[in-house]
Amino acid sequence: MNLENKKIFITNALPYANGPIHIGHMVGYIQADIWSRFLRMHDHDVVFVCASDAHGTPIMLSAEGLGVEPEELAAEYTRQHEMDFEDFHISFDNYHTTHSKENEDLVKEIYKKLKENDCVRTEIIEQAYDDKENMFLPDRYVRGTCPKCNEPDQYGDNCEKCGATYKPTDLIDPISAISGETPSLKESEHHFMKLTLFNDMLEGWIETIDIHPSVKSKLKEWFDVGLRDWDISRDAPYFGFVIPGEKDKYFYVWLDAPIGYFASLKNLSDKSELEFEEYLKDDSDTHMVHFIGKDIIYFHALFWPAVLEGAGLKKPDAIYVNGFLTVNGQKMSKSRGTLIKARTYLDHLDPECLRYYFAYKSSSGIDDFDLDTEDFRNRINADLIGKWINIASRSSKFIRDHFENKLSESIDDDLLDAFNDETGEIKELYQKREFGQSMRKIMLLADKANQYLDQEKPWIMIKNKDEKEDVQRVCTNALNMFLKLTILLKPVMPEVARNVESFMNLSDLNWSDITDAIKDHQINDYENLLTRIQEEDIKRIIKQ
RNA sequence: GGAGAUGUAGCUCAGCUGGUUAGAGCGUCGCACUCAUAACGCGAAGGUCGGUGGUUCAAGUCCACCCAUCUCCA
Repeated sequence: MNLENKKIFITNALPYANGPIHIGHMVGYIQADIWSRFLRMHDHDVVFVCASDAHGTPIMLSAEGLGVEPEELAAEYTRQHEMDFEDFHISFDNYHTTHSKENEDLVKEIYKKLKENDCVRTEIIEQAYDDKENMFLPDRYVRGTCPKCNEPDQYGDNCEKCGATYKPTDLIDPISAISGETPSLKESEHHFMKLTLFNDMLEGWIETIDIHPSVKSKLKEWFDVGLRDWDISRDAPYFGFVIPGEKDKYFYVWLDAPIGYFASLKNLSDKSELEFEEYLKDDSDTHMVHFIGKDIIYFHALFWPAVLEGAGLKKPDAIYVNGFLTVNGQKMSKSRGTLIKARTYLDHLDPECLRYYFAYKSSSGIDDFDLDTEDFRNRINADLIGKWINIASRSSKFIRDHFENKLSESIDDDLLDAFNDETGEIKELYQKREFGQSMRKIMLLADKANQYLDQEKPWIMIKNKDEKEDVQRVCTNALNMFLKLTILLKPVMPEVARNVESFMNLSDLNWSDITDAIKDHQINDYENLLTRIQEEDIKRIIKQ
């Protein structure tokens, strides 16, 4: 995959505006952000956007329950999410919402093209209906006993116990999760995207994009069964966009959600130099990348490219999928007390520590990974404070006390070049999103810097007047190594890196600065850059 | 039920297309140091690589089955 000279358009899955986000959500955002920052440090033209996913039945019902308008509810969560992302240093170029004029226009335009290209058909279907609430019930809102294994209290689409799939009406003693009444059946005309037309196109297209082999094999399951047409409409009452030419029918939230990527880009283009159309046209030379969780693979790798193809627009070039997060080996759940909200974490711990830990645990694959709180604490304290920060902390003192914060004129080029030689591989690993491997390599380099100081022993040299100059040189070497490590870690720890920049009296370090040695240079007093995590800090985020 | 993934030292994980005595970090235990946020350095202990069969001159690495955990099924 060659990204040279390409404009890169990066998106993250849109968080659903129906509740606060937790640290499991942050996995994908942090991965995408690290990658985006890494590319920007190489002067790539990157535009990284996200938005709030603001439509659908759950939001409508939550709002109803709270006695507010769905717009208000979604807007409130959108505001919260944006703050969470900002505080985790996610560097979105724009954050918008699917409940926007831009999105409505785009959805209608795309739908129009789909119709023109004969990609949409209608069909009368029979659906569970809640007579008390006067609404059709999504499968998830019908509960009853599984017709196959008799397990009670199952959802209307499939049984969690035996895995059987069925229609909500097949359930024994079905009830509406909203009113508790027995639902009836009612007919309604729905709009379907003719996915079946795209089966072959998609199967071939999958081979041309950057997507992990395990995701491909998952997709193959769907191809083997054959794609089914996709129901893209919902009956009123619904919170979403009305389908043109209809009055009580709306676009299904999953049709307008990915279009929200474009809406956010459009919104950004209206307030910047960015040329919106350039990113969308079929023959565009831009590079479009989606970061998503593995639960929404089929929306992004099947439905979405089919919609884009049908509308004559550019399809994604890469889909990067992340797994789920467990905490201390357990699935995050409110009842078990293992659900950690993003905000709860932020209230007690440094965001960049979590960014480092997630990076350390990340690969390009889709495997789940575990946040073991004890391991987290050890990892941060050992790697970041014990290894990396320690280099600055132990060498800057000599520079301050004996050389008035002035770095030496002479440095050991061979030593630093040997260090530089290792950075090429780290760059490759970053590019391939093998962040775990890059973090390991970086820490190996940090070990080397500490070993160097241990060999040179400036604390002994300083007692000998003849060797005073050597102390300045050794510590300057060490601080140069520290600086290189900081650049290598900057995509992961941008804020700490910024503080290092001001400590070392530098600014806007880019990847290319790695090869430049700093000498004969005035720095500032060292100040604490990062604090060790205490056992109590962990307890605080677990308890809440 | 169908499909997929994972299972390697106490913990978290590396181990590419099969090839000498299986690796790292943390933790533990020694030693050493005292510049550093009880940090850093050196060394040691610790694994029949989930199980059982099979293919092969050779398997953690391939195949089959089994067990456990997890995930997805519009």
